[in-house]
Amino acid sequence: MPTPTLEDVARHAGVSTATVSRAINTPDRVQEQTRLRVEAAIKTLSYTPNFGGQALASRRTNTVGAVIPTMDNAIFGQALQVLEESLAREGVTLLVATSQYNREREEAQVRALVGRGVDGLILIGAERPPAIYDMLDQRELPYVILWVSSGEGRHVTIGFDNDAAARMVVQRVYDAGHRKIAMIVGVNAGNDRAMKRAEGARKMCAELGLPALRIVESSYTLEAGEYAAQQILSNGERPTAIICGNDVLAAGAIFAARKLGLDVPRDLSIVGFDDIDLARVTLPPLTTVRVPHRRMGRTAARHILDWIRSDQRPDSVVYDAEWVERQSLAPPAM
Amino acid sequence: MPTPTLEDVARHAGVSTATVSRAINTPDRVQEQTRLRVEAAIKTLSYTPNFGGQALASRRTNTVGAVIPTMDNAIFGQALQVLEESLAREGVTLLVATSQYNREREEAQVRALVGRGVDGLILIGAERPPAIYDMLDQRELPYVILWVSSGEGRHVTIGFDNDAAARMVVQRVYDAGHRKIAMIVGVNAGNDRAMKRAEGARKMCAELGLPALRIVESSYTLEAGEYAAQQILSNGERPTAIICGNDVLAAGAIFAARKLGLDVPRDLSIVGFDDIDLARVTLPPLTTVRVPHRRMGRTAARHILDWIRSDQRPDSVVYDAEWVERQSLAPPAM
DNA sequence: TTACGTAATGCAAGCGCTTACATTGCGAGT
DNA sequence: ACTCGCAATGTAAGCGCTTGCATTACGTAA
Repeated sequence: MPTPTLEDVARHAGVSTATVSRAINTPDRVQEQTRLRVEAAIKTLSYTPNFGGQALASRRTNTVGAVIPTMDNAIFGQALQVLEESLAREGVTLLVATSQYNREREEAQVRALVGRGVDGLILIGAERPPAIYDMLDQRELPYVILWVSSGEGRHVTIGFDNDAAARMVVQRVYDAGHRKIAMIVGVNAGNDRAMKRAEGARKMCAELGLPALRIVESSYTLEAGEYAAQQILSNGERPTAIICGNDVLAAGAIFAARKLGLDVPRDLSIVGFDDIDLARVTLPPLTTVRVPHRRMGRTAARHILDWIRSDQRPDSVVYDAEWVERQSLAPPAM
Repeated sequence: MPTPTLEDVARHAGVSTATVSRAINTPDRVQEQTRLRVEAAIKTLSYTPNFGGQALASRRTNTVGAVIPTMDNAIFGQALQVLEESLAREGVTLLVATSQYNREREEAQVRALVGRGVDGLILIGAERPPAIYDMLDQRELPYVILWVSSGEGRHVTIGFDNDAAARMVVQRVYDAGHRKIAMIVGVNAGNDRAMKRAEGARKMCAELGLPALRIVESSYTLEAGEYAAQQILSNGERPTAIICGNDVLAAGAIFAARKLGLDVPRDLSIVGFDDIDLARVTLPPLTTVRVPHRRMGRTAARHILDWIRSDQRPDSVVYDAEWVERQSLAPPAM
């Protein structure tokens, strides 16, 4: 038996396709009795509307797309989860695509989502080829950018200031007494959040009169963080504190320290970034920076819906990244 | 300027829409020169094919859908990530929807994905209303079920035996010398994995001649796990070991123990399930069961594609859940 | 009774695309 | 020179749905 169509339902219920369509979409515009007949037919045929046809005819999809770097990191998962729930509550479906931190892939995914007719788009980070923004603007497609704070006026952003957050971290580490500091950050290419964090830390070090900050780039796994930390601790002058671009890297760094017989934080301080669940359970618990991912998710949902429905571009919002003191940062041993 | 259509491109390139379509989909069926003209037109107009139109006309979508409980747990994220990568390599897009462990929501999501014309479907767990399976069968829509090992012959499953895994855990805990055991599991309703784990553990306890296993249901957060453990440890006879339905709950249990001044594993053993990153970084590192989530993701991709392309239903596969010994399980203090 | 307004429904166009079939153009074979 | 075959392209139907407009049915007012 082939997939039933509106027409099958109509025939079954003894009405026209128009009536079936109305029974589904605007039930109060058909008679109670008719509606019931239609519903019965739908049930017996186990009919499901064909989205393509619907989208084509109505020119709306009630769908919002999101392109994130990866689902393999809790931080995006949690933001998305909230986003999805908030959208679902308004009858809007979320389409998720991942870019794997790869520029071309991201562009392709954005195009794919646009082709799928999403009514709005959620993106992470502002740095991407202008051609993409041009395309979105040309179609007047609402989009909001998460995780960064400045859209240079051109974009609606919902996030926090990565640069300032990184500076704060350096300041705190400095205040704790550290002068020999190193940093591990995620791969910078196509990741403006990681870049800003590195930049902010670097500049802050300079302003504080510290020697040039040693920064190691690393991919995003625990193992990679462990390896990067091991490099830092084994070669050259050993720092008394390592600042990490995210919590997973920090957990890896803790491992590396432990393997080298270093006590954290007595022999080495380690600071994370994100405050995911994992940060609370490490030994010692991670001192880190809390990223407002759930709030970003929720606000993103509200803003994109507002924009879609009212056709009025909403304002950007900047949240604070909050310092979370736990036990992986302490004054350096003398 | 409205969204450009195939026709706009055709006009721009001075050819028919058919030729443009061919230039895009079967480039070798048009002349080099024509193809270049078309490509140029596409670029200038920044044309993106309309998915609805495409799907409607070609009756294929090159899309696979997945419905998972939540993105808020690393374990699903990782499986999905691998799934997505494997599918993308074959030019297939993954559509992800979440059910939030809710039956009705899951059914709605499956229908939505079917309506979107997915060529195949990935589901987690086998327990759902038969009507859904009937619908899928009626449309001859390929689907594979992850995370469980028995589709009762009706389904293609790719997973492991939750029941057996739970029995193994009990056996190991028993072998370590524990006789007073409690268990924390995720909410059972609509979650056959959690249920099987609870069941398996319960029966194994019985077989070993242990008193009835005390089982506490909990939602899926660290805090909930902490709370559940606290209940177990404060009321009634205190167990010497707590088996947890997943690692997040186990991490919460460790917290609860610590708050009560109990040393893990000296005063209390705790065992997790899943082996996510978090399991390695807790204090002490979690003894747990490794779930082959990446392998499930990869195999799911291969199987569903095979099924779609060859129209032949693939075989189920059962992986082993592997015991991972770390430091949260030890013999009970005498 | 007749006319009229309104609610319920039907009719049919068309959304953007693919594809079976028709047409065209051109070189090769006779 | 003419036919044939094939490659390149065009023509047009139709995928499943929504929706503006037309039609019908029916209750109410005059």
